[in-house]
Amino acid sequence: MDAKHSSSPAPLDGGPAARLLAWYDRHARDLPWRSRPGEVSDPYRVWLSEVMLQQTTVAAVTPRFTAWVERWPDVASLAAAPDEDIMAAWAGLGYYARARNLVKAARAVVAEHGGRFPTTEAGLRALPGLGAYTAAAIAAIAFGERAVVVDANVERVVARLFAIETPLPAARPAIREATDRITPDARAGDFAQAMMDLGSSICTVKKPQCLLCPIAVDCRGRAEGIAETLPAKAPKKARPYRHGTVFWIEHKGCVWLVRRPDKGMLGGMRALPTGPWVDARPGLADAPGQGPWTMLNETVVHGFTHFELELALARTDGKPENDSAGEWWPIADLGTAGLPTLFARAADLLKRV
DNA sequence: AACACGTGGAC
DNA sequence: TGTCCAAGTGT
Repeated sequence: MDAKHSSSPAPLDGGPAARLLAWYDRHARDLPWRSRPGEVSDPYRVWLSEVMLQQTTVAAVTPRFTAWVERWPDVASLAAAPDEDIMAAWAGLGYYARARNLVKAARAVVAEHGGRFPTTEAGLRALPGLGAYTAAAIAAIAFGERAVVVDANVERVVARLFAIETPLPAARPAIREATDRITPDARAGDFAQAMMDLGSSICTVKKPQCLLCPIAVDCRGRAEGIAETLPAKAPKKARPYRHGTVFWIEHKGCVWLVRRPDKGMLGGMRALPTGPWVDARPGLADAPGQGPWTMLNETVVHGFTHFELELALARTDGKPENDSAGEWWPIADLGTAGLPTLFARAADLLKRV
């Protein structure tokens, strides 16, 4: 081959990709969405797991994934399910836009792709909720495409491997380019999963286990003694504090639940009524009824990604004053309502009063 | 580009 | 105890 047109050739020993794949062959985690060796991956299961795993730990996802595929074993059954069933099934997993986009994507696959997932990275990228990472991951894992898969694990491993000292997010283009250079033509899906397994078990944020690392020999960060400090990150902003009041309206063993608007926090989820979340304690302003309200002594404090919320708790007997959309839910069955964790915790305090 | 968007576990 | 962080995406 003309050297002028050859991309940087693989090292004679196969380079880090070969070492990593050999390690993966012996140490890959057995996870319910992974195919057995020699079996074809089910794109539906790969897609579902990848979406569930966005910003969410394997430990949190595993039981939810298993229950989900038992209830909806394929994309057609999911596409046919009512929105509220899907949203309730997602309750507690967080980042509820993922569930809203999951429904849209399932229905798009059925309506526009004959019930089969697009098989290319570009085709997958066009589905709701599939960004650069997830589209590449599914293309590689489910369809064997050579896609460059970069998640937070890969960012960390690659920043260390190449001793990239630029802080995130500015380092992203360089990290992606370096990942491209070491991604093999064959087994790109295994390579991606191997990088993520390595990042979660050995090349960890704190105290990386370099003595166990199959590519320590390739690692410039280790050679320079700076591996654990990488990747550098831009400092983050302080989290503001906000206040709100949540309202418990009880009538004949039922409690009044509303559905939150699709946009914004906890969008589309069933919830207890609550006024706006603001800088100062709102008390009974924006109460959905004239009461009389009883305030509980306890409050619920809940940390979100970008602010912390303290919720006062108010309760009353009778009907809501306005006829805003909602439903009476049996208090004994509150566990099936699919409340986000914040409201589930508030309800636990309110239902015992 | 920077911010909105959940939750629970680890230290 | 408070901080950091996890298989990111949409705007």
